[in-house]
Amino acid sequence: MTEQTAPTTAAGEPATARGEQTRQLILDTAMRLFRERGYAQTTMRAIAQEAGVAVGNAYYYFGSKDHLIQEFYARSQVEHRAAAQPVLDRESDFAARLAGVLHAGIDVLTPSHGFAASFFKTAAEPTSPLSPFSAESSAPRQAAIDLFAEVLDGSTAKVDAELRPQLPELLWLAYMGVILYWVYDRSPGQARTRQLIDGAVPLIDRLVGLSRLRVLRPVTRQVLDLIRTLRH
Amino acid sequence: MTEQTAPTTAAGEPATARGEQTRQLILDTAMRLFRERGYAQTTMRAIAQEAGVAVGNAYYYFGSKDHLIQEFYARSQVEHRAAAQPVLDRESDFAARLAGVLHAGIDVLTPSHGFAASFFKTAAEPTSPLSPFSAESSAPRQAAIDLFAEVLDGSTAKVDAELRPQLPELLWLAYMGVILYWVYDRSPGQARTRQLIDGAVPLIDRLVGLSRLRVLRPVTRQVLDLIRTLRH
DNA sequence: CAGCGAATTTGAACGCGTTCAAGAAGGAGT
DNA sequence: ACTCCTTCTTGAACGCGTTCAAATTCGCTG
Repeated sequence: MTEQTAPTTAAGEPATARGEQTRQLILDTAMRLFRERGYAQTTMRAIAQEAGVAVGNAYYYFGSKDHLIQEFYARSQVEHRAAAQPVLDRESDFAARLAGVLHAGIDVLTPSHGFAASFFKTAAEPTSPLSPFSAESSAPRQAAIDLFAEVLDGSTAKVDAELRPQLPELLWLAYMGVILYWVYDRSPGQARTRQLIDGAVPLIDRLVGLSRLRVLRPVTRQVLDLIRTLRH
Repeated sequence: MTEQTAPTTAAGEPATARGEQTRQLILDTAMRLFRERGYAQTTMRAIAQEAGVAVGNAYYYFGSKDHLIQEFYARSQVEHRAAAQPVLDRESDFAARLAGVLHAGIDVLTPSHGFAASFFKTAAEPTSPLSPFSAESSAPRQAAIDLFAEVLDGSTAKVDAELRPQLPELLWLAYMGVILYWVYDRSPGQARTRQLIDGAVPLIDRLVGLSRLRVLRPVTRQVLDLIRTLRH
């Protein structure tokens, strides 16, 4: 969306093969240490030392420690998309597709649960470019919303005509809710989150079906109006 | 809930009048500076200097900079309760009571919107005692839930018998959602948040009314079952 | 191959939140 | 008045994320 705005070399965008290599080295090292020690316990000095570069060099490629996380976002999104593919190929039932995609998302995140919980605070800051709602995250966000559009499009579900165009974004919002719950989930293996998905999906399925019901038309419209009002 | 567990003087609980005075002085200074400069821009050194004490003294009363925020929570909750009183006295309609209480909450928070947005990240961290879901916050949280119980009890609304006992907590959750939106709200005077409240309240009112409808009974039950499952 | 300029790399230095050993203040008992 | 003990207060010191002027590397041009 904003690819054209910055003709100059942006921070973090290496111009040479050497730079690209260093960048990847730092990134891989950081991800490994984050997983091993957690986010807060991993210092920039440690990342630099393990990667065999100077501290300042890491800052040449990543504006801050937090920016390393944005990379984590992007990677996770790509992995999520890949992990969801089999389900999208196999299933045609809306509920099954949705459940599969949600579970795939959690599958991908599970190895990072420890450090995800601690970096979550950074992502939650509204002013931070790391917020999933921020302009800087719009690319991965749109990719995620597109994934839910696929969930819907490839399904046999009958959806209220007015609701349909808004539904992918609503499903993405629900997914954000699942992640929020997951981050707080202390149950072994985050089993509760799995229960949440398995419990919420039939519910969503049912509500989507009911949206075409005469009694609920006004409610559906009211919801959609509100959403439209609140979007910028 | 945990008053009896710690017979020794907990950090931050002054035992003498002198201590209490110093504590209040530091707290007032901190709140003033937070509002004037924002959270991140207010250093502990600045707080100490303005309050005329040593840095370490602030840490004698408040375990960390973040802990100063927990005090802000407690103060806000008390203010919210007070600001909601007139509405609770005046109105008997459920929707009016709910809207009034939600608006009162935002009224109280409005002067702190600037720094609230920046400290929100801290509150969002699951492992932090500052999280609204944490055990340490259970007292203010329960007080807030009780407020929504009052909203319901004092109203003429007819509510599904199964839903009723769960509803106050659900309303509190909705309030958390409103605050989440408010924190991200960049519109002048956070006007959007007001629209959200005015739009969402009739919707909630309607849904609560519909919960007694035969068609929706299964859905209602499904929702409540899910919630019960997910609560610890 | 010498020289140039952009891209990359360095590490000392800064300001921050936080810690802690040491001391000061205050009150109770003798 | 002296002692003892708890409570409170101090400020230097530590490790962290981050900055930046200077040095280095590297591909290219004449």
